[in-house]
Amino acid sequence: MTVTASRTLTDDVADRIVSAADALFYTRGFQAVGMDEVRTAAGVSLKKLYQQFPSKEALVLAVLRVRHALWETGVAEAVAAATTPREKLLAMYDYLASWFQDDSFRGCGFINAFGELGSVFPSVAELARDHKESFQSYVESLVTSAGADESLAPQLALLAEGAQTTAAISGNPIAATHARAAASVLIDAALAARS
Amino acid sequence: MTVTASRTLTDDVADRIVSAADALFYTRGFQAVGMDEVRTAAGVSLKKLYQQFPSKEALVLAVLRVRHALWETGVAEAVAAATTPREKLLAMYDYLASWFQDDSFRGCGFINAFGELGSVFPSVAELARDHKESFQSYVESLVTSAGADESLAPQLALLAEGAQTTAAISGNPIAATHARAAASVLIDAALAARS
DNA sequence: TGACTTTGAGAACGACCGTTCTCTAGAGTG
DNA sequence: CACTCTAGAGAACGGTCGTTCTCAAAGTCA
Repeated sequence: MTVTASRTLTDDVADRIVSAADALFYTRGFQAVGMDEVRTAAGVSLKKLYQQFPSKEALVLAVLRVRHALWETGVAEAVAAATTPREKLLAMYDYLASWFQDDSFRGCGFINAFGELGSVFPSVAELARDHKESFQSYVESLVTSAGADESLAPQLALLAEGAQTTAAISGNPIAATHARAAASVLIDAALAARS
Repeated sequence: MTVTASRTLTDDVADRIVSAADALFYTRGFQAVGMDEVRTAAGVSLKKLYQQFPSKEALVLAVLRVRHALWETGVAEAVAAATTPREKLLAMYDYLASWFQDDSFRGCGFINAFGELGSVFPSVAELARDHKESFQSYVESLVTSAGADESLAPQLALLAEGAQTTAAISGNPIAATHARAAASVLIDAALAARS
């Protein structure tokens, strides 16, 4: 309860651990990073680490949950900055473009987690599924707001998924531009086709 | 040089190792499978395994190379079965659809390998890049054969990539259908736009 | 102060991994 | 029959991992 002890940061200990772990896991993969390295990067004792997250699996899940929240707010902000429903749909790809520019970009953390841990930890596979489903329904809401048939939604989501893996593997952020161009054509076609 | 010794199969030892390793790696991930398990599944001695592949990295690369070859011939066969240039482009997604039906489908092996090992083994990242680039140029050749602008190619490739990850994580092969429908719209738009 | 609790640093543990080594049995050769 | 060479089975090795334990220092409260 002393005030001096927690003066340095408003960060909770768990937050510091999660953000350190996220940076390591995302950059190098999950199994390539040990708990000891997470402890060092977060600057906490091993005991504290394990009392916040009882296992590595729990830590991975916490990291993914934070990543999901950051993704959701990032996309929502980019969409909110756009004006027309059509531009709101395209804003997703602009957000992707700015993400791909980041030097540390290495693909979608959920796709990576699913590939590496999905069959070892069903909880990870489930979280990845939830993340993608949540994105799908968000796109669906934008599509219906735009007045287009909802069959457009999975198509636009597919472009976003493909852009992420393509940009990661090729190292070229232009995939976002291609996705945006394709989305623009699909949206126009869907809007032209409505009754 | 005796005939009796190799009567059981025409398989070379290396082939047996690679196909056993591929099944294990693809299903469970690379780091989750040890060399000892590969040896048991392939039915060879540890010595023979290491004299065929001097390290796990070499085995992983061999597995990925075979996967690349199988993918290329699979796509090429599906495309060859189609008649018109437009149908040849759409045949890619039919091939994806049949792949997604496979119970063991768990996404693109190269995307998974890139996520798990890409930053630990640059050779894996390079192979994944080569694989995707090769697919891109194949799509490009189909697009130009169809007489469409070559800017269509990366868009169609994006749909294929997105379908693979979406189908893997959701466990639902319908992503191939969505990708095909989107591709159909994009192709029609591109063909209508040519001079 | 003194008993009790909490904490941090890191040693320790058991399991497993990639890789190498040992040892033995069998085949080929003179 | 003796001698060499190969190859298979698996023990062994050094390292690392996730997790737990030890122990001493620091804090808490009567």
